[in-house]
Amino acid sequence: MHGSNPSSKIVLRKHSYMSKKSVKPTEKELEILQIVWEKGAASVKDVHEALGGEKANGYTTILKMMQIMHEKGLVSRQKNGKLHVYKARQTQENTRQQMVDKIIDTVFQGSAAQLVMSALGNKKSTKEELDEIRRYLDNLEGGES
Amino acid sequence: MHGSNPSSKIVLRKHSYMSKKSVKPTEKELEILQIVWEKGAASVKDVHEALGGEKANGYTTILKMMQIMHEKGLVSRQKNGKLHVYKARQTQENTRQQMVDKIIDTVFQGSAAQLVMSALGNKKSTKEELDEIRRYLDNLEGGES
DNA sequence: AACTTTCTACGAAAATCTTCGTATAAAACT
DNA sequence: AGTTTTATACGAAGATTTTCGTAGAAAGTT
Repeated sequence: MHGSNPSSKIVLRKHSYMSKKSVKPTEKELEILQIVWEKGAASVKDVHEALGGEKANGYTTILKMMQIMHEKGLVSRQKNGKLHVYKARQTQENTRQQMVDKIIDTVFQGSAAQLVMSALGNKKSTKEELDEIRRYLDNLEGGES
Repeated sequence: MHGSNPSSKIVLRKHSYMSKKSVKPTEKELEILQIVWEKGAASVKDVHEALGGEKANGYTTILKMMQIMHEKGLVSRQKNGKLHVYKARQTQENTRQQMVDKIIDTVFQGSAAQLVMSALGNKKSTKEELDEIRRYLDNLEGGES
């Protein structure tokens, strides 16, 4: 913690990037990841431009973020001449899954159904989408234990 | 920004808690809100205990957080003797909606259907839940424009 | 009344996240 | 070769979040 009190509680720090997997991207990191996923691979410049160029973020801001993301293991990096090309280390699907699981646990008391209904509640989905969901449900119930 | 350079870009700060509504709770604030929602109203002590007591968080940590949440307008407060009783100022439903909208926009490219399928993909839902969703879908398609 | 327990207020350290300025190096151009 | 352009590295300021220590008021105990 922060005091220098030697008798402080001993705390096993949660989520100490231990053994297991996937670091959770922050808000901004997620914006960057979106671009990288879209493009498959991207340089800092690509991302910077895709996010709206200099009027939106300084170039070195994006650069720094991507360097940090690399340190955190969110992206891999490959040098091409002096250029660095970044790739996401987790798929978009995985990250989505992760985020959905998290939100289900933390704000929907573990009920995916609740989340689903909340999601359909306002965001006007097209009939096509609703049908797709229906089919998806059919499939789910089909191959069940 | 941070330099004292007078020729810095002028930036209209995004999301400056302007006019409109609802402040977005942070991660920890959300944990606290869960408890407050569950209980309808709660003291710092209630929340502290519900979150696992002193081994999980210092009492004053929770206290401080709740004071801040009060400043931010996330919770209201009522004095009962020397005790403060807190209530959430937004319903759980509203907050859920907000978060779902956000995640749909930022990680599901605006497609609620995608989120739904991701949500159903892993979290094993019971047949009852799936049926409920089905009914929900029927209703949706029924009363449509 | 003195002591202990229960609570709130305040301030600030630590941790994390965001944003850049400055320094360099390599490549491209003249 | 000298200059400009394009990129990365580094360090650090600013902003926000999280975590507590310390102080002190109020209520409950002995």
